[in-house]
Amino acid sequence: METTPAHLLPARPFSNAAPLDKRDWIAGLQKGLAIIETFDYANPRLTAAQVGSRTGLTRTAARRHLLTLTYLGYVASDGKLFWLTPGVMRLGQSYLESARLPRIVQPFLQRVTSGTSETAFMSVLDGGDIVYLARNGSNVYMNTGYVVGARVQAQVTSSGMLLLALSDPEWITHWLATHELKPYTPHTVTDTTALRGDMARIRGQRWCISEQQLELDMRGIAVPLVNLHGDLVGALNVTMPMGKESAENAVRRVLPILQETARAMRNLI
Amino acid sequence: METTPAHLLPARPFSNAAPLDKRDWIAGLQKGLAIIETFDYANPRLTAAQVGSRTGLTRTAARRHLLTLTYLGYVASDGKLFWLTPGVMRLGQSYLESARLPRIVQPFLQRVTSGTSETAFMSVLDGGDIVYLARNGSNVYMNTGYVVGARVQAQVTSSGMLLLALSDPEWITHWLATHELKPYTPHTVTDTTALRGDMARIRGQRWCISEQQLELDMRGIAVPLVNLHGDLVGALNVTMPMGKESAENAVRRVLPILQETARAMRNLI
DNA sequence: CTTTTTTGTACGATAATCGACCGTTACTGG
DNA sequence: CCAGTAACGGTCGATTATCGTACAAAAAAG
Repeated sequence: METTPAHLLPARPFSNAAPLDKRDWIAGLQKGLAIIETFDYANPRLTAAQVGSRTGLTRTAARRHLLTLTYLGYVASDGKLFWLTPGVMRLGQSYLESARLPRIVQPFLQRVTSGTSETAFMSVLDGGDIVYLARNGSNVYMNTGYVVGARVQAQVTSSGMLLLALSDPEWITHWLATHELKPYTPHTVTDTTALRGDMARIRGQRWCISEQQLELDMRGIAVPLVNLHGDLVGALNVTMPMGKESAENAVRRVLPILQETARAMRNLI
Repeated sequence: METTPAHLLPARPFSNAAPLDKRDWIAGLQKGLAIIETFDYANPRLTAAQVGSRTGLTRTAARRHLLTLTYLGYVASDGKLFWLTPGVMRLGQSYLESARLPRIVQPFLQRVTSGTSETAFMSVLDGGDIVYLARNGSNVYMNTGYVVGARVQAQVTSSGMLLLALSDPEWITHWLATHELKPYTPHTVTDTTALRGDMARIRGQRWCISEQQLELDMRGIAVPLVNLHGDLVGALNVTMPMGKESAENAVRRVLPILQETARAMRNLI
């Protein structure tokens, strides 16, 4: 019997970890986390049966996990429908509190913001997504979804393309082979070969500009964050409306500031 | 045998849920979530044994749960130490995506921000803490920790005091009895009787001003968010440096805007 | 009101989880 | 430098926590 249906596993196509010994596998934990992640925009409130069918669990198993989550305060229920509570945000906060990077970058982002008058972000790659860990700047131009913790497919952001380009080539190949390149705008690059070419160039110059890949009329410019050992720990970027400014001009204006800030951070990260 | 040591349970003193039937209790899930929450600022990287002693598990049990979390991408490890990855932020994002409130308030926060020139927040109460679900405004004056998802003890914020004051009286009594009132500043109210008096007044006027309770020279003003059924769903507030402006002036300037915005939101929440 | 679907609960079967144990590795103090 | 100590990863039989089927009750549909 298959105890762990494949479709139940959170998508983590780049996990190079060896398949875990059954003895070291806590099934209930994996199922519960899958249940938390099964709630989304289209499915904010679900019955136990719906959760079961979405996660590959039986109705009774889903119900037991949901009741446990409810007792712990991560889920609420009217007895029939279940939904997530703000309590689940404690989990993400544990990361933000414990990780070094999100706590120390804020003053550097402020430096970028005041030097460029654009919104600045720090992000890392996680399973093919860009995760924003810190942000500084105005809310005016930006679609409001890009708060700390937000995720976007890597290839449609400047930081994401940069971090992909600087990743292990074998990994990139695997990633390209397994990911659907969704066209967010008419300008989104969805051709694998074109993407590979872009990456090669980006890897050479060690910075990245990305225009209208995720949103129309928006441009991002990113540089890598490297520590003193040379480890790539994340990316620093600004996002701006394209307006009438040329790409060349924007690069000339913000790239030096990004690079200088990244250099200043080197011995702190 | 005690299968679930009390100190392992996440602090959730207001859980009025009946103790769960053992048959509906998934131990592994509860333990894994406790492990995620055991990482914090002071303990960003832990060995399996340390995780065990902090959560009340044996070293081997903690290790099994950590290996499961590692395989799922929520935790990383060098073979000895374990630490959280940005992957845990997917859990909190599930809430932000699935919940209605955080998605619709942004334009209303912008209205508050442009009307008052102060930073605006929307927050809810969760287990005695205020959780910020949306934010709009400048990063200049604010301590940078108050991003979406951040938590603060309720009684030291304007939103928190307001939501406490409008809560069930019995619940308040229980909360006061079980919570340590930490003095964040020399002005923080730590006396239960004084706090009760404040709450009574706040309950009557249905708005709250809070000064220098969490940070020196900072002031917050909050109003409740109520839907058409009269249910209290959260709070709207602004935070500002006190500067030279009197409390009376600040209230006169921002309270009408907060109240009008809350009223405009009533039929959408 | 009857039929159909969905839900809560019970319980025996089973495999998931446990922790004592062992061999190994990393410190540490003399 | 090395012996002593502490902490580590991993194994395995025992145990019990978890599973899913079955059934009754409740809700929804007709």
